[in-house]
Amino acid sequence: MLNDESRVSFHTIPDTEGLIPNTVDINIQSARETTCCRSTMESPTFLDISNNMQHPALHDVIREPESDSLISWTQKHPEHWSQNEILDWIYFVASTLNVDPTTIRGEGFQNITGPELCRMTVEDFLKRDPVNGKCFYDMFRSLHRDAFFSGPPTDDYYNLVEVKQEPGTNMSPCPYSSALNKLEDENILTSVKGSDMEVLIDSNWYDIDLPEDIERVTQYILANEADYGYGSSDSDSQSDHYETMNICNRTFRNDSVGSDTMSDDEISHLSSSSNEERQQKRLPRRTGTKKTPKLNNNKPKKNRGRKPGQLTKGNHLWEFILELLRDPKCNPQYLKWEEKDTGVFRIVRSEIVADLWGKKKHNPDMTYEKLSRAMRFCRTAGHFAEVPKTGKFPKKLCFRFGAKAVGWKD
DNA sequence: AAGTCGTTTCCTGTTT
DNA sequence: GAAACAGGAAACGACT
Repeated sequence: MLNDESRVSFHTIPDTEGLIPNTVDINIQSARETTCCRSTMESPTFLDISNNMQHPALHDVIREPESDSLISWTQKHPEHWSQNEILDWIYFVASTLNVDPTTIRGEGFQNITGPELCRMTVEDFLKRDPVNGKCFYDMFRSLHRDAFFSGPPTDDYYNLVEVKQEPGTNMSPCPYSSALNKLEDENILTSVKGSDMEVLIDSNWYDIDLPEDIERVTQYILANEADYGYGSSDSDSQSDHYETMNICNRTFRNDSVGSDTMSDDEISHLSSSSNEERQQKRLPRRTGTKKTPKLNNNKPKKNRGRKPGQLTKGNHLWEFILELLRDPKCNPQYLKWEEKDTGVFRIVRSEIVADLWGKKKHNPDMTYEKLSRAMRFCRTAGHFAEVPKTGKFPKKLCFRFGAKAVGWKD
């Protein structure tokens, strides 16, 4: 079970050197943060620097939500940095410390791999950049020594805190108060909005409609905690998790399909069913494809399509993009108008926009690749349109609102 | 209950 | 070589 402190777990990938933390995920859901409405959490960064950091400037900048810290090197252990990420880091440090850009010998760091960087001595740094090498070395050692991985950015990381309780909504008395206390005791993060309650399991929110079901939910979650993959980003355990939570939703939701409720026996049968059985249920129904796509049979696919809680109504992609364009916190930082009159806009930080879309849809697996696919579908549907190929606009990351999109001219 | 919509996921191939 | 683009195919929840 999660303890009262933030729990951080490292995942490892096979490495010739041993076990090097590669990606991380978190469970920073402590009872302290559990309230009747989902409160703002402290902004965890992908890399956190401890208090004894020698260079407060970097400490501040990495913690600063509006900074450029959200670049890919922050998401990996330096052992796994690519050559570009090493350069990103070099220039990031340089700008952080106001190093005179003309003195930086970036080319000296061009062909280094992550493992090489980790092994480099101060002399190696100085050889590659006689002026700033020592400074880079110190910064890197501090980072290497003092950083620990925590979680992906929360809503308020982007300054876009989504408070689930509507302003003015009476937060108390809470209809679920005793159940909430119990969930708090178990460190399960909860949210209540009006008469709806959700629980956060492994970074996904799941609806619970009946207060009296909470006892069962709690017991079920605790009994199956291992299956939920707490502290694990393993895709198989995640898909197991989704499947289990689908069962949860069917079991505990008080929706119109009352007969869709499963008995305790069914639950215990399903939760104890073998991996093969569960995997079989997930097999894609790919039939009659024109092409014969190369399927990696070793990697079971996640269930495709939307997951529970990913509502469509009022949640359309083009509307969301428009919202971001209207939001000065996002425009021009993450995306901006190229030519407002014709509806042409450009995505500046694709990974952040994808992340924000993922948050909106309660889908932590969202990527720019998927977002852009959805945008291409929107283009087919008429919500977006082709960007004029006049050479006026960049060829990449540029989109345009289409005939079916309304309100963007306002 | 079936059909449709709006994605999401995965994929291959192409362009920048 | 990486990132972005393009689009086929299948899947799936929400909605009608």
